[in-house]
Amino acid sequence: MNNPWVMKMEQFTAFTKEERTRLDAIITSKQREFQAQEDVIADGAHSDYCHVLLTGLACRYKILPDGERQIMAFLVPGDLCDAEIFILKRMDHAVGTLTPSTTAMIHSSEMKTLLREASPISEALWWGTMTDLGVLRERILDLGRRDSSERLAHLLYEMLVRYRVSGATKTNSIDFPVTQTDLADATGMTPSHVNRVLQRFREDEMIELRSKTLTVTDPARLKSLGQFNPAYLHLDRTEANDLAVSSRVGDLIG
Amino acid sequence: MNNPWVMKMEQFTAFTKEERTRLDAIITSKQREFQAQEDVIADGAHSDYCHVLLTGLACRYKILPDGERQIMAFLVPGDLCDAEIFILKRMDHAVGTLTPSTTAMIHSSEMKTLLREASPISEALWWGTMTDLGVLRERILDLGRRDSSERLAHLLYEMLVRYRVSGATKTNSIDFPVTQTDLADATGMTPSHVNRVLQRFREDEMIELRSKTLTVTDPARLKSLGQFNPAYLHLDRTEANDLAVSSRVGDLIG
DNA sequence: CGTCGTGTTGAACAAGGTCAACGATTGTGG
DNA sequence: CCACAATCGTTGACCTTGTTCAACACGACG
Repeated sequence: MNNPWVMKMEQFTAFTKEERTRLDAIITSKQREFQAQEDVIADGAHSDYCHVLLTGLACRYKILPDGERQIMAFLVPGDLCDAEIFILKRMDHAVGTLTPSTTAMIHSSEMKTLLREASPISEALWWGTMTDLGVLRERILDLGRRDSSERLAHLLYEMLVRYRVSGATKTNSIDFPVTQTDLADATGMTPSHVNRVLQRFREDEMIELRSKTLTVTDPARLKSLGQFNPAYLHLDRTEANDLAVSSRVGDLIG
Repeated sequence: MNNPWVMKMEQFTAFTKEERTRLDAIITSKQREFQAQEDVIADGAHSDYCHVLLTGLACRYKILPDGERQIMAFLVPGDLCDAEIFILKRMDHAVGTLTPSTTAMIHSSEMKTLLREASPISEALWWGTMTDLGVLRERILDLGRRDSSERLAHLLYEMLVRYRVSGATKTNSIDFPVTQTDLADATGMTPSHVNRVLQRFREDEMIELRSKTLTVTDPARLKSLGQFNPAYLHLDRTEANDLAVSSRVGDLIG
């Protein structure tokens, strides 16, 4: 069974067959389909369920009073959309899809049970939350101290690594159907400027980005331009084990 | 007993006398003193203890290859410095003091115990982590979509609110001994520009900031300039109860 | 009384934003 | 299968914000 949630968490810890079966059951029991540009959960909303993204691409975002949008994080298969909702009254931001997507719905009570166990699963859930914090901090570093080229390079490289981790690709190409406006909203730039920087990347033959596919033709240069250091993703087991997917991730983060 | 950790968490949930006693015991058992500009925990380090800031002012930061520093968060009394360390191998950033500070040290095993209970304490710890995520997201909003004045206004107002929550002040003045360089590193600006913006704030009689004390003379205008919306702090109980400190926080976030 | 960290100021400069127009794609209904 | 609309990508000229860099002022502190 293809379970990106398990694949992601297994970058942190190994599961037993029983644990894997249990997690498979959880994500199978109640699923929900979304179209593109639909809210998985709206700003200010509450829900009795947490959502795990299974397929597609989503993002966390906020809309400012003047209508501008800031994308604070991209979500790839295996990511938890709203871990906070089982403890907080309301969302302080929205999660929306960028492409048609599927989520698994996990009831708050089940989340609480999972978290309170002294098990690899609860530790992996904590690890996921801590990794989310790390990704946000890295984005702050981007926005505060890196120029537009470095920012875009970092973001694109990070997406490639995370797609590898989720098992969505094993090559240097990913399905990345975002508009330049989306990239602008994520990097704090204007669409025009994203366009100009992407063109430079293409001229320099670092990437191809067309018809919704991103191909990184020169990963080493993209990584170094973006000053990418994978420490903040805490992919602890990636170097140690010999899974095909992980050793391939290892190529990227080595 | 003055326990800012409890004060902070009680913005989320009420504790029983026993729980309060227990938390008091935890922060009393093992403390550590720091001078100004000292690392509580270094980038890449591991520790068997989590630190709760009890007095002073600290920050999370990263140093870039070119020596530039980005401050990703300020920590006030009651904040957990390194919740991740009991689950992750190494820090992906550093936590350092800005002023002489005191921390309480909590052993990893005790943190795990606290987190696994079905108790108000474990829920409050989760709440604290979720609030940290919210603060980071708000910082991303700042850096990505607000100009320098809005950013600084937002940051200063947030600090005032958080000092109120921690019980460190009940007025519109806070002890805020940061340099303009610190503010620049936190807001992604240059020190010169921070200086110019602060001068404008002073001319407009919104704030006074001298000899290490910040006084907000026009909270309403600072709040509106920074587009401050307190939802992301999840101060759920602030409106509902009648504690002096909380009703005063209520003035700020209403 | 000198020194060091910090705050302040100015002028030249660059990165990126703004705005408006135009091209290219994609998707849709007839 | 084509015509059309809508969305997205591309381009250029101009402009604003904030940076750079250097000089100087101020105050705390030995």
